[in-house]
Formats: sequence, C-alpha cells, structure tokens
Amino acid sequence: MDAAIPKRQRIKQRNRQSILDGARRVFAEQGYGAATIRDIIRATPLAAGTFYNYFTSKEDVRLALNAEMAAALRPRLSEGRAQAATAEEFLSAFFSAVFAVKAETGTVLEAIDLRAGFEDLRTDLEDAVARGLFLPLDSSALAAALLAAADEIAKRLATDGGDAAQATAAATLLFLRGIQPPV
Amino acid sequence: MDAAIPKRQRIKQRNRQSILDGARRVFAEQGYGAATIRDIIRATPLAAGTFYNYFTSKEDVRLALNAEMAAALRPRLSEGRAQAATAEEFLSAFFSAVFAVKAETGTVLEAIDLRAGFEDLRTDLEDAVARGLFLPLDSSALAAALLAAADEIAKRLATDGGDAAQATAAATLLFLRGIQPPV
DNA sequence: CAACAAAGTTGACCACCCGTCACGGAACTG
DNA sequence: CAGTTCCGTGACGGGTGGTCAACTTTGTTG
Repeated sequence: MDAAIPKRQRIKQRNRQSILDGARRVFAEQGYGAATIRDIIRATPLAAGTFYNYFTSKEDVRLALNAEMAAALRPRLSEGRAQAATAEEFLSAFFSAVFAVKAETGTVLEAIDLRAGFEDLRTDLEDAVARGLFLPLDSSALAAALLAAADEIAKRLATDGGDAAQATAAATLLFLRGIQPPV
Repeated sequence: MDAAIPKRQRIKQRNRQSILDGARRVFAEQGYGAATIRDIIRATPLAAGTFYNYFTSKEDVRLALNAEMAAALRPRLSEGRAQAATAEEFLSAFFSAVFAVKAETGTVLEAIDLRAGFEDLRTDLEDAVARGLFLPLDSSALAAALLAAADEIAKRLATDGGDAAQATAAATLLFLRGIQPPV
C-alpha cells in the first residue's frame, strides 16, 4: 500500500504510540499512582491483551513516556550552556531551564526524571572545564549533584511555592563559590 | 491489670508495631514494590480488615516505617556536625554519615527518605553560620541541596559501586569551594 | 492467485487484591 | 453484673493483572 514500510510495522508503531498517548492523558487526569493498565487501554481502541505486546507494566509505560518527553525537552535543557562564557552563566542557564521544564511537565508526570539529560550535562560540563570555566572536578559526580539539587529545589518550588528566579540565583551562587567564607 | 496503661491501648500499640515489623520483613524479602498489603498482614497474626484500622495504604506503612528508621538514625546522622570546627569537617561528617546509613538501610527500604533529618540539618547549618563557619546562605535551600546531592551520590555508590571515602572527599570539596576557579 | 505460514489482536478467564462491613466477643463503665 | 463502646474478624463485591486459545489479517511461496 504505502511505500517501503510494510503495513504490519506501521500498525505496530501506531499502536505503541496509541498506548503512550492514552497513558499521557490518563496520567494527567488521575495521576500516575491512581491509573491502572486497564484505564490506559480503555483510553485506546485496543484490547487488554494487546497492552502486553508493547509494554510489560505500568512502570514500563512511565519510563517510555518519560523518555519521550525528556527527548523532546533535551534541546531546551542544554540551551544556553554551550555559549556560556562564565561559570555563573552556565549554572544560571542550567538551573533556570530545569525549574521551567519541571514546572511545565508537572501535570503529566509529577516528577519527570531528567537523568535522561545526564549525559548531555556531563559532556557540557567537560567542555566547560576544557574552556577553563570550571575547576576540573569529577564531571560525573558533579552532574549527579547538580541534577539532584536542581530536582529537589524544583520540588520545593512546586509545593511550597517560591520565586524561580530567586531560587536560580541562590543555587547558582551556592555551586559557584561553595559555602566557605573567603579567606 | 498492668499499671496505668489500659489494656486496649497496649493492644493497639502492639498491633501497630506488629504490622510495622511484618512490613519490615516483607519489604526486606520481596522489595517494596512487589509486596502487597495481604503479604504484610499475613506476616502477622492479624486479619485483613485490621490493617485498615492502623494504616490507610501500603504507602502509609512505608512512611511510618521510614519515620521509625529515620528516628533511630537521627543521632548517628548529626553526629560530628555540632563539634565541627571548620566547614570542611562539617561537610565531611555529613556526607560520610549519609553514605554509611544509606548503605545499611538499603536492604529494607531501598531508598530511605532522610528528609526526616532535614530540620536537624537545617538547624545545624544555622548554628554553623552563627559560628562563622559558613557564608550566610538560605539554610533551607542549602539543606535541601545537600540532602538531595548526598542522596543521589549514595545511590550511585550503591549501584555503580565506588569508594565512599573518596566520594565524601569529592562532595565535600564541591560544596566547600564551588566549581569556580579561584581568581 | 490460491493456499499456507506467520504475526498479532481480541476478550474471556482465573487468581488475587483492595477496601468494606455486619457480626461477635472482649474491654471499659458505673 | 448489665450496658456500652471499641475493635478484631473474615467473607464479600468490584476490580485488576497477566494469560491464552481462537480468530483475523498480513506477508509469502509455488
């Protein structure tokens, strides 16, 4: 029927996407915890058994959905880091991007896991070190610490409320200079 | 029968503890995710309905168990912080305590939530600031960032393997001086 | 093109779980 | 010792997870 791609394969792709879209709607409406696999499949023209041809569990769907969203957000997250001329610019760009993205995606996945962007961050960090912007720390541990801290602070912003710009400034300063008073 | 405390109350306390102990065993054996409320109650001499007189959900039990364990660990976590004479000592004590505790509790609650120790850490931080050890940063945000980073690094130690002492040193240095090269 | 094989969807099915609730017995009260 | 309150019990209805035989559709082969 349609060029190169055989029908079977097209349908498989469509079904998979169908489930992901259904899951996105269901998670947004009831939250991840309350949603059941039945709910997801009901938000779809497919039958219960079909679900298991594509995913093994609800968690599996969450991971796939997370990956899909994280992939879409990838450019936005690293935006501004490559051009940063100073460590401060780098950190500021990082934190404000994470805070913005977290706030937006909160409706679908209350806590999108941005560790998918871990590698991007790590390589950006190494580039920055090569440019002499940073001290040559363990880029892997540093990326983990930055992501974890940003994550937690974003969570606090979402629940307790608070100003993202101010939080960005504070976090930037913390990682820029540390806590020790200058000698 | 027995002094002051009426029997009803004693039994309630015993049942509650019974459920928590059962949960501890079940979580350790099957992991939190795989465990069901029925499993927990079966590890107990009680009947299904009784569970709901004490807890509302599995998550509720996890929180209670987490609180119980976190309370027991409280002194160990803050140990060494109050006596710290320098910022470096403070951070080093903090990180090594978190890494050790996380490694030990991993069998029961794969990820014990140490945010219960948040307040302790925050007040310790404020004391340290008062003693002039630290720059006067937002103690609340700083505590959150420290806990989150320690948590994430501990997770990486548990999965990828790695040396706790070395990780402690690296994390201490990061938060002590930040990433910016000295001018 | 007709026959056949492979792939994949369907929906009923079973075991089990969740949360509830009427019942009954034990603990407190006066 | 009656009366009352409290609470553990276990069966029950509604629903879920994961499976699977039957069926339909797609791709293949002579």
